[in-house]
Amino acid sequence: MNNEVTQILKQNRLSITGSRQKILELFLLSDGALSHADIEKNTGESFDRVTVYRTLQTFVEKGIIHLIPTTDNSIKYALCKNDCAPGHHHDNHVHFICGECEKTICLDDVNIPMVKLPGGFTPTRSEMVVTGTCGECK
Amino acid sequence: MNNEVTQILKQNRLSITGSRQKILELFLLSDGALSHADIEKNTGESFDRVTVYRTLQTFVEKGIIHLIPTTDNSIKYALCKNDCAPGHHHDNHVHFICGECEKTICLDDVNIPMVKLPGGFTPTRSEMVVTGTCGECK
DNA sequence: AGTAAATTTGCAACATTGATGCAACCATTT
DNA sequence: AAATGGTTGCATCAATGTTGCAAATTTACT
Repeated sequence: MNNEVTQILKQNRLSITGSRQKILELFLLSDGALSHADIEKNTGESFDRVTVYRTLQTFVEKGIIHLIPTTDNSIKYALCKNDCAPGHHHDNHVHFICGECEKTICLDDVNIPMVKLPGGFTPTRSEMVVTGTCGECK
Repeated sequence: MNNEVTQILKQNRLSITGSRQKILELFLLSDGALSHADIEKNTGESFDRVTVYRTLQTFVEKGIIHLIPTTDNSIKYALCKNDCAPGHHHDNHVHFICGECEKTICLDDVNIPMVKLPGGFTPTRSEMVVTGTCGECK
C-alpha cells in the first residue's frame, strides 16, 4: 500500500512528502469520494488546512483525483483511474450519491450517455450524478 | 410582468414583499441561471444579504426555482417550469454551461437519459450538466 | 379603514471555506 | 553533505453562509 502511494507520486513527478502520502493513502483506502472536511477529520491535527487545500489542488492538476459536481456547494474528490493524464481527465463515468449513507461512489463501469443538444450548442464534456440508495443501505 | 410575479407568489401562498418580487422578476427576465452573487449585483443595495439567502431558500422549497449542480462549489438557481410542486421538482432536463460566456442554461427540451446501474443501486433522481460552447459564443 | 397576529426583514455576530505572501523547512539532486 | 528548489505552516484576509432577535411589514379580521 505504502508502495503504491509512493509509486503514484513518483509517476507524477511529485516529491514524496508526509501530507501527500497520507492524503493519497486515504483516497486509496476509501471506497467513496472524499471532501476536504473528510480529509481534515481523518488526518486530525497532522496538517495545516492550507496544506490540504494545496495538496488536493496539486492532485487534481496532475490527474490523480477528479472533482465531482454536487448540488449543495460542497466539493468532493475521488481517485481517477489510470488513464488520466495531467490536465486531461478521461473520466466519463456516472457518480452515485446515496441518500442514506451520504457516500459518493464512482460507477466506473457506467458511462455517461451522449445527448442530442439543440442547434448551436457544442459539448466538450458531460457530468452525470445519480442520487438514490446504494446496495448496502437498501 | 409584475402581474406574473404576483401571481406566482400568490399561487405558492407567499406574502408579496419587495425582495421576493424583485428577485423573482430577475429570474423571469434572465435567460440563464443565477447565482447568489448575480442577484446581489443586480439588486444593488436594495436588500440585505441574509434576505437574499432566505428568499432563495423559500423559492427552492416552494418549487419556484431549482438548484443546478456544479463542479466548482458555486450554487446556481434557475426557474422551474410550471409542473413543479412544493417539495416535488419534476425537472428532468439537462443543464448546459458555456465556457465562454459562463452562462448556465436550462435545456428544457433535452431529457436526462436513463442509465443502467450496477446491481443494488436504486436511483431516485438524476442530474446532468454538459459544458461546452453555446450558440452565441460559437 | 383600522388593528391584531403572523411573517418577513435587517442587523449583529459568528462559523466555515478558501486564497495569498512570506519565512522556515524538507526532499531531491549533485 | 551541501545547494537548490519545491513544500509547509503561519498569519491574514475575503467570500460565503447561518442564527437569534428586535423592528418593520404584510395579511387577515372586524
